Amino acid sequence: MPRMRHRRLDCSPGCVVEATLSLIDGKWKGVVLYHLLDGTLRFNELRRRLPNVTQRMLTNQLRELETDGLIARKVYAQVPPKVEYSLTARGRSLQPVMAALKAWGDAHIALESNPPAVVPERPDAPSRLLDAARVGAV
Amino acid sequence: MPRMRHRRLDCSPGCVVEATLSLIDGKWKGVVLYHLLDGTLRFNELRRRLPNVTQRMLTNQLRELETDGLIARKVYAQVPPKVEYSLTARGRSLQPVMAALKAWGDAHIALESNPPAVVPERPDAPSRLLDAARVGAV
DNA sequence: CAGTATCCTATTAGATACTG
DNA sequence: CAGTATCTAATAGGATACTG
Repeated sequence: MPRMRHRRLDCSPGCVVEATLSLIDGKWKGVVLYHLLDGTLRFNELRRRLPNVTQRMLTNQLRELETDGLIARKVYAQVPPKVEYSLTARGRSLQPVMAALKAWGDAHIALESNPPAVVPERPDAPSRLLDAARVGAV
Repeated sequence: MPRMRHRRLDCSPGCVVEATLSLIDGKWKGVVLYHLLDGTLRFNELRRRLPNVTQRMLTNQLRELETDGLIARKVYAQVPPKVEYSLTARGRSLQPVMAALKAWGDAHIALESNPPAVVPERPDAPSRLLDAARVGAV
């Protein structure tokens, strides 16, 4: 596994919490991991699900997640290129953490600005409609 | 409750995860919350438990946590001043999140660099010696 | 004791343009 | 399609000095 890159450690017992956080902070990693919990996604599929992230940022975040051993990057040697991202076992093991974060958010965050009309939540509920509606297809 | 200040939202379902993360990111909040789970602490007690945080940063982080309604700040009108920080109900409700983060870290992070030789952990163990050594008494 | 105030640096993130 | 490269703006974080 490549060089891990978590935050400078403190290190009291709470340090472990910090170190774990450092792997999933950075503005987009949480969402990326969250979406990959649904399954493998290609670069632009991810992009479509994160309408506000720039290409550069998404690439960066993916690279860091990869460095941290949380996601796997599979490149298909073909034209046009195809790159798939998926969780590693280590990445999937974060599922309880993500679940805890999501549960807390659902219970405690008003989501005042953005109406939660979205909430597909079920893994089998295809949110493709959303995507289509938002980007007007590709 | 004062103006909430979480990260700019996205907002897909994973957004809730992001929003929750945004409340506990920022390099020291995790540890602060973690320590406050043990009970109320005064400003300098917290400082002693976070040997690497600057006064300014600790103040900032505490203010943000307060703004987000996660901790309460109680000022005693006396000289010398005394300020106590404790978790609010909302803050305590983060306990499962912290637990999940800690559990993951314990299971997956080597803690390669820093030996956990420190671990005073017990609230009654005075680490005053540390302070004395560092600042040459007050 | 528990902060503020300043100043300064480093890290993050965004926009935009280009490419194998 | 899935990126790089470059440049710049914003933010986070640190050092130091001062204060009610």
